[in-house]
Amino acid sequence: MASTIKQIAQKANVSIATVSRALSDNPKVQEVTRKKILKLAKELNYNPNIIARNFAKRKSNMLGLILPDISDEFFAEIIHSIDETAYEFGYFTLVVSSHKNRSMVESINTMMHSGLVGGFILLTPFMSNDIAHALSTNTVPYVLISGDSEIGDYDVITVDNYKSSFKLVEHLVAKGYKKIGHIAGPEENNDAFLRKKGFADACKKFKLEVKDYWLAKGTFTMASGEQATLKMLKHNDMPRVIFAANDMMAIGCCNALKSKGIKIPEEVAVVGFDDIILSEYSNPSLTTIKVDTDRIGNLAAQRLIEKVQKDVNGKVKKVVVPTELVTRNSC
Amino acid sequence: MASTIKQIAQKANVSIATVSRALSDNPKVQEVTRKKILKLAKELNYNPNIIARNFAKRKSNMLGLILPDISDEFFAEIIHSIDETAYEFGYFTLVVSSHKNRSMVESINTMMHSGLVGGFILLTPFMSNDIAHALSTNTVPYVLISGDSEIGDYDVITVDNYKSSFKLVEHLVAKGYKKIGHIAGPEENNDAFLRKKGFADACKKFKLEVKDYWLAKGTFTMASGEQATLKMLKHNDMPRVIFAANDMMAIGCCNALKSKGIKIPEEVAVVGFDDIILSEYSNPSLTTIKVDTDRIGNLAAQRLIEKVQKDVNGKVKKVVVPTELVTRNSC
DNA sequence: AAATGAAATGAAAACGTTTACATTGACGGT
DNA sequence: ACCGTCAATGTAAACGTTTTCATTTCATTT
Repeated sequence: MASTIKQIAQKANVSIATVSRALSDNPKVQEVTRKKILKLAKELNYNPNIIARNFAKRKSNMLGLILPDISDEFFAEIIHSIDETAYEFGYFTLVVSSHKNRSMVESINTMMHSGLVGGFILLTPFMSNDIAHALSTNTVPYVLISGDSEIGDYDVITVDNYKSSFKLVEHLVAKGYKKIGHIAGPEENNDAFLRKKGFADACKKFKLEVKDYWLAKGTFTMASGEQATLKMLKHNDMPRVIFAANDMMAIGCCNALKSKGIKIPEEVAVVGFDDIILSEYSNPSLTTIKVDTDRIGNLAAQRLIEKVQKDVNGKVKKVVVPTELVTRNSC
Repeated sequence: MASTIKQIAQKANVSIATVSRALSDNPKVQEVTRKKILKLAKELNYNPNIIARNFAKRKSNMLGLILPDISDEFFAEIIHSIDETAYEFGYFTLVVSSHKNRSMVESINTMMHSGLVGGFILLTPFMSNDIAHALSTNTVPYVLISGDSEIGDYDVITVDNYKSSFKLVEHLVAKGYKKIGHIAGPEENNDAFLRKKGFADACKKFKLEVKDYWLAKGTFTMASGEQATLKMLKHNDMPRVIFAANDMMAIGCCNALKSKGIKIPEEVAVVGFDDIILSEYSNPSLTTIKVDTDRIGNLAAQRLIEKVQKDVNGKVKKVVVPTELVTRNSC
């Protein structure tokens, strides 16, 4: 069944070198012999052995994708878009999830040293010393998808967390809101950090007073958004609008408010970040920031392939992907 | 940087065969030489070249995963769980998404003939002639994740659509509902088909009358659920409860009902299927069927690895994963 | 007719590892 | 002392492809 170039060579009465050349569109082979070989290849149902090819070429046509130990809709889209671009350029996508048995550092080391992949994309919400150290080996090229483009001297594709957050506050101010609260995400999370900073800087710019109890900490989960809001409610002095650092917490926030009979957005408005599917259909539908996941995946893959193929000059490239404000009924 | 067994062999004054044996825990090597080699390997920062190894062994430690051209939360979980099991057994996961440029059949052919993977998992909502034909090559082992275990003589992991659907109706009957409508999914979709069949058979068993206009067709999207419901409403004779073949349509259904001022569940109740994240937080929260995605992924990977490693006897194995009824406020 | 050069092809090495088979040396039984 | 056995190690082939370098062929120029 599985035929090799050797068999084709025999049947065609040429050397394997010629077959190899004919099949790889090498111009140094006569049209007539190429035709003959191609015909035979089809007849013999030839399929190149990709492992052998990668081995011989001493390079891999696979790209690694290292995922953190969580799984949400975001990743499904990222994987899809990365694989789409990878395919376009003749690469396969090797997905490596982190989980209880495999740390991100272990994954990085595997990608760096196994020869399995030509390069990899690391999707990480934060940058630790461990990770930075593992990356410093620099054996194969890589690209980061992360919340902050300034985490170091890396090629990174990132959502424009800071500016989006800033603009969201501007939007709120434009709508007349003056008392704004914020539920932040996990401290070590880059996205969370920049969203908070964008919020804080915008408040400063507009000289908005932000009571300290309007600033809450969450963990990006719905439950944490709910808790943070309940805690805020105890002070009997609510902000006029709450900006949650992601939609999940925003929805938790809404739940808490509704449970106390507080009308959204009439009494307290709520806005989120991410534009997850849920946001459109939660009650009330969420005003939020839409992230172009597809574009992030495409860009990351493109950049990685660029690095894998040409020996790109040392300079790293940082791409900040803009977002879109989606206004709905929660504000 | 990247050292080879050859270099280790040189330094250790042994042959490369011995090094290879020592590194692969072959018992035919003296404890003392093994120690020496392992030490040197560490010193030289040796990492096996996995491509070379796969090539030499004439087998791959990669598993393919073919995904359809959609991306929802379901896939992120499936990928995660498959990769977890794969890792446990020393395999990598090669994800291949279908999209505008790459059909599922093309993906199957690649997996079958490239030598890249030792086997693959095909995640498909339906079985076409094209797909069946591509699978018939049977070059490497594969496992299906699909809605129907009886689509053919395949190893398949499947959700218990039929029984779950049947039980859901039983549950409704037990709660006193007698007039039940159904919004079905796409006709060619196996999950949709079996859910509809489970519904129909249960209705028959309980001798429930089902008006033909209580039977609607949808496409698994929220919008289609909404439309189907609006159409149903025109007859001015609504069922007491609507069973939508998935949660997305169920939510669309709720939206339609709410838009007409119909109270859920007091006037018309709604139930769904899947237990997507949204369901818990939609308004009202949805009664639905929870699918154990992790288990499906684990089982599929386990079975595939079994087939890849031992030459499993011809008999195919079909696993039907049970579900769980989740009762919430929509019914 | 000889020389030159280009185009097409072939021969063989190389990639890093595994593995079948061969070799060595030590030991125990006769 | 000889033979056989066994454990440890070595030798070399093999995997399928690419690629460098050498060779052949043939047309063109002198």
